[in-house]
Amino acid sequence: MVAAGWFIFAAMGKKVRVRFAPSPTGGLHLGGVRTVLFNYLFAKKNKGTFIVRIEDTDQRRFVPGAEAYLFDCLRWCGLEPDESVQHGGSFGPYRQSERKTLYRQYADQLIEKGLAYYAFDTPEELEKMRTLLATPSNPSPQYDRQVRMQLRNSLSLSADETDRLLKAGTPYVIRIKMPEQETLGFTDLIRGEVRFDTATLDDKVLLKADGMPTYHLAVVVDDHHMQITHAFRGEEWLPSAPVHILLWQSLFGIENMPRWAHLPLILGPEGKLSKRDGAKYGFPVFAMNWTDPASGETTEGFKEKGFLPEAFLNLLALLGWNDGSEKEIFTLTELIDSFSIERIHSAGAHFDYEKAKWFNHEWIKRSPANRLLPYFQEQFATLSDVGYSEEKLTRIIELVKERCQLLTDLKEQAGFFFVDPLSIDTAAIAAKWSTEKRSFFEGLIAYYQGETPEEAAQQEQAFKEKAAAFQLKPGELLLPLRIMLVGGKFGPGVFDITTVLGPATTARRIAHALTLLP
RNA sequence: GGCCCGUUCGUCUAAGGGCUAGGACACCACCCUUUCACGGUGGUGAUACGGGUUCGAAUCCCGUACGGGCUACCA
Repeated sequence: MVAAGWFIFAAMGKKVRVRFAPSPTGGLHLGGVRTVLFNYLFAKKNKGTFIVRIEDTDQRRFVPGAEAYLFDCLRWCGLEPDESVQHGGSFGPYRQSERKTLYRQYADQLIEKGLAYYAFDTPEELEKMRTLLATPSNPSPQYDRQVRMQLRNSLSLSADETDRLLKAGTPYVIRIKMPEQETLGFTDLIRGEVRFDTATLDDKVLLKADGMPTYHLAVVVDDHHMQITHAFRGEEWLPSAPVHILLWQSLFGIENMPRWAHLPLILGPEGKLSKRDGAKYGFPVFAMNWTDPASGETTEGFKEKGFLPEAFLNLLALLGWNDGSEKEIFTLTELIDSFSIERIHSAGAHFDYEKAKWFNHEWIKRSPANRLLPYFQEQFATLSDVGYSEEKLTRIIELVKERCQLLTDLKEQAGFFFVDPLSIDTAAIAAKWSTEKRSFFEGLIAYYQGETPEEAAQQEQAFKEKAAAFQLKPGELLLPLRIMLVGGKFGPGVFDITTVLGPATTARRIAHALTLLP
């Protein structure tokens, strides 16, 4: 049935074209990346085109660097657009601010058709109207059919007066004239039939006083011009769908409207997940670190927190979608293979950071050492003078990766391979310390100062024999040795550690620890 | 307030009329391991409520409750 749906689109000969349309005003949110992912998966699955269009029609919200940052995030995720400001394409410009003149003509067309009108009300007048009309039972009055005739617009004013105001250069906006009573509906790819009654809707601004379109006009015009076939957007857009339906009807024909899919929201502990939630509960919300150029404040990203992009995409995909099986770990290719819109859940999903870390942990465990090597070298960049060979680094990675949920855990899990432990948990050793044990370890130092075999198994054998000679159980010596070498109760097998460290370092660390013990 | 969307373990979810309601994260216990982690076994834990429809409802319909979103010359 699913396949049949796609087959119909294919049969229609319409090449799938989808778009991600962010407004470059700051960090790229988790939910934003998921929207990108679903766009991308759908496009790739259908051999379609994935477009990124910059929705920068609000000049007051322009944030320097936000656009470049956005593309950096996509690059890190491995979700490269086919067409965009950075990737080119024949449907540009891909920045709405550069398409300004295009929108104007459609706004004019709408006025001619009677679906829109000029409104001269100043922001102050609107403010006044809202406070004046606000009542407990109607806390947010709308600019709608109820009040539009009492405000200053080309509907309430005479044609002459309107002309006069226009010629005088009076600032104005163009608003949609919401029909009196009409039922508007469409079939959402995720939630099915959705209906609205225009009587309850307001006259949204389509063209702002500065000549820029609002989202409503721009999205319709651009989706048409860029021949978008399927539009994925957050559920928060559902209430404005009727505005867009009206514009499609009037401008380009409802039959040409893209198929819409309103994605469920990603929720934090208190509603729609926000940057604040991240700060409050200690998890990242943005894909990559974002520094607000105005305040200088940096918000941590998943990348810097230590997430593998593969894991990031994987966990995002499984937030509101699954393939129907119990499979949870997916590569991008596998996601493309098994993705389908109808398996997207319609309910909002709470983001669970614990599960997010589990995904990352799984990916780290499954990643071959050479995949992890660059991150490893990054973590230990300042300690590179230790001069380990790549082979040895690979060995270390294999020893510690299952202990790392985040890439940043590498530092504490493997740090002791590079530098002597800063502190040693001598208390844990001292509890069961004895002069016999001291003698044993003195002997062990001598062993490591001599001709030590490189094999872990041989070292362990020697260790046990020596313990027997001292009439000590290997068990009660192993933990102290570990602590002497790494500082605490953690890390890979003891003799895996000694073989990586080498006899000299091993002997030195034991000797140093002995100076701290009675 | 109005409009729209939603509601299965704490969280992500499976089960699209017939079940002991399955899995994963987290949590707990045990095993493995003389560290930590990995791994293994088991456990606690859910169909919001009320009506229908039906031989039979988590599944279909209605209502209620609850949650979320929107209600800007922001997207």
